[in-house]
Amino acid sequence: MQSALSIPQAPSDAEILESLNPAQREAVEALDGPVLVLAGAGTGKTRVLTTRLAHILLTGRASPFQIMAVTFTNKAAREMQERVARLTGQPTEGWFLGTFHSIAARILRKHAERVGLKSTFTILDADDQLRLIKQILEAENVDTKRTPPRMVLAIIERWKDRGLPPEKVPADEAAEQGRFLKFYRIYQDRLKTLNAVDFGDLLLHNLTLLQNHADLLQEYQHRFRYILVDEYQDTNVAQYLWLRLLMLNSDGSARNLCCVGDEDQSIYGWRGAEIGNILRFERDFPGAKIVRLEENYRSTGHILGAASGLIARNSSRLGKTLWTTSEEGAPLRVQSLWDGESEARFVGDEIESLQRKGTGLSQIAVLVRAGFQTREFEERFLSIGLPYRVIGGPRFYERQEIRDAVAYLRVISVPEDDLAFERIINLPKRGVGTASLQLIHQRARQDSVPLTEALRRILGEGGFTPKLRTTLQGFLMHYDRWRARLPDMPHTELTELVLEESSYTAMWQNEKTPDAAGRLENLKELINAMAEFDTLQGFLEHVSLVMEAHKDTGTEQASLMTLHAAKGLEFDVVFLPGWEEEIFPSRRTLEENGVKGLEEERRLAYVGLTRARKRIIISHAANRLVHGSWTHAIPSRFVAELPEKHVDVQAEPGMFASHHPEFRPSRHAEFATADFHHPPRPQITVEGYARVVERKSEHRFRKGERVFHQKFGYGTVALTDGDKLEIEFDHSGAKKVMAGFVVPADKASEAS
DNA sequence: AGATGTACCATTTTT
DNA sequence: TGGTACATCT
Repeated sequence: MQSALSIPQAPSDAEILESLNPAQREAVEALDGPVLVLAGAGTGKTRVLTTRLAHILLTGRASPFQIMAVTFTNKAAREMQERVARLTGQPTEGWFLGTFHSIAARILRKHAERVGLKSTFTILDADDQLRLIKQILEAENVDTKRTPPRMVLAIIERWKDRGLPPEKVPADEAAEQGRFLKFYRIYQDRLKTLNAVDFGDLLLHNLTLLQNHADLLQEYQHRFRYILVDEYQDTNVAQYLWLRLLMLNSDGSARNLCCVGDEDQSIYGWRGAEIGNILRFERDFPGAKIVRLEENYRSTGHILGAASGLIARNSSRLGKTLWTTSEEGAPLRVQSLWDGESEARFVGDEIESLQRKGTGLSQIAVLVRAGFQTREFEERFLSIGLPYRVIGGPRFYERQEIRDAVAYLRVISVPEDDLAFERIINLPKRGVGTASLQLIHQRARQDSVPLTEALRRILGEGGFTPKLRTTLQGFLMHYDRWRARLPDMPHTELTELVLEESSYTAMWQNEKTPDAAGRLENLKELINAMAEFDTLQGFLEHVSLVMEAHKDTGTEQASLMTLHAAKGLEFDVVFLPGWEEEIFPSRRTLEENGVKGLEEERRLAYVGLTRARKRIIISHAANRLVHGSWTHAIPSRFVAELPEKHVDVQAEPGMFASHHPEFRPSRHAEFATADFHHPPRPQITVEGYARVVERKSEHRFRKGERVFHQKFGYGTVALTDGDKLEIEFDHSGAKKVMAGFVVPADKASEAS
């Protein structure tokens, strides 16, 4: 069958291989036995993986259905599918190319009954999981203040990530196990009765299938002759065990597993990714060949040098030496600023100036450590009218209106879907409160029937108050009609009908909030997306695994996102603001995970740096409004870790003005702002930073003392706590300030 | 059942 | 500071 797309003539095997560099070629051609491709940033690892897949097919070593190619995100899966289709000239439908979860789900559907599920099982998302756990905790009379559902969910997920029954958790977690094992068991029981699985279960059940059923293990070991894994450094233990089962023979020899990854880009440890998997590859898969891709095609020499110098400080790595033949480019610029506001202004101004010089906005990105940091930039960009987009907000499927609509469809297609029923029974408001819902729940438990049936029975016996009774009877009538239409009506039309008749659309139309219109748009978009599926079942099956919003606004926009969201992307110019201790590296990570955490943060810095093709502008602010109070911030240790020869440090005039003799800025630094052609360049070296950072005030301030601050002016000390002062400023109100940043009022002239 | 008030808290996030 | 989850009022 020809695909609708016109696919150019497939290039010959030789042609594909020719365009690769020697290392890439080696990785593509090493077809027998396990291979680990250690690929640095910007070395063309995805290219290698897809070419390898095409090579296997074109040399006739395996048919498409004997290959499994796994990625972590749907986006990566789609890209791989497109490339493979292009290289082989065949559409990839039905192939085992996809995310870990989508492939696991597909296999599980086939053998669901072996783990006590029906093949129509639903996949719960985080929202459903949380609601379920909350119900369980409440039923068990647990104080949800002290034991929040989120925490219980996090622990359950951690156990599942490890791919072991929770009974076997390490001894040092025994206390946790004692406290939560009970909830885990109830949760799993509930999932079973709901005929549902969570994301972790998709893999866990697959492990059970292969471990407990020799025939299936044999079947799949035989079936998958080649497995290719992208971003191997992000695999968790469950995924690792699954790959092992499929690719390790009973005699301990390993088959054709090819993993591509970069240990220096492992930034998902906090959600279960086990960097040890990639570090241990050689031991896990005997006879493994390691191929290093070290020629970088993305960045300039300075950028690569800075990134390499930084990451070299990590100890948990296999080590790669990236090199490039591209030019040196400009050194990294490190800019010190007074506060968050001036940082945002600085970034905005720089972007505008880049734009004037011809850099397209789509080639500029601002990467921050945490989501809340985007706000400052958004405000600034809005006020200067700079087009921007924030990447990584709530995704399409996670939006409230989409989840609501999907819940309607879920109950209609599967009346047993209690979670979906609960979501929509009072949406739009039908006057069903906690009390009425409780009543339905009670009846359902008592008769062991789903909530829809319980509702029907109560209504049949004349339950509920008269008013509620009428509305619910109306609802049930609609519901039965929708269900009756299910077989014959096209699912897109049915969806429109349901949204209309349930008054769900009317609910948003009557809402006057500014985003209501957007929500209605999204609902239309949902119906468009549904059109791509043949049946409602088909759509629902995929929705929890692959739904994404397609966002293609025609205008050029600068990108604003977290460092995590930036992985895999590249831009000409990258801004890295907020390089301050406590923010980046994040204080919490350091507190919770010590050196391991620090190394992951450093990898995050490395990911950020290696996103840039041509220029990097790092900045940090000395003062920041955090949670409503002013906090003093010192430059990130990562700034000092960048090799000096690759950076160019600049500070805002007056930045280090202080009564401390060592850091009194030279006069020209203070006054040079006026000189447009020779920007100020205070003589502060990177080493100098460390000392700036450690600078302490030699003056002990006292309550009631008059002080002067560079930005806030004169004030009176209200509270002292070691080096931290709370000052009541004459004009700017109360602020928390580090002692090093104020001087006694009588010395103010000397400092400024 | 819905509106209003208040205490509390505050990374990263895919599937 | 700003959002949210829960308690209390109407």
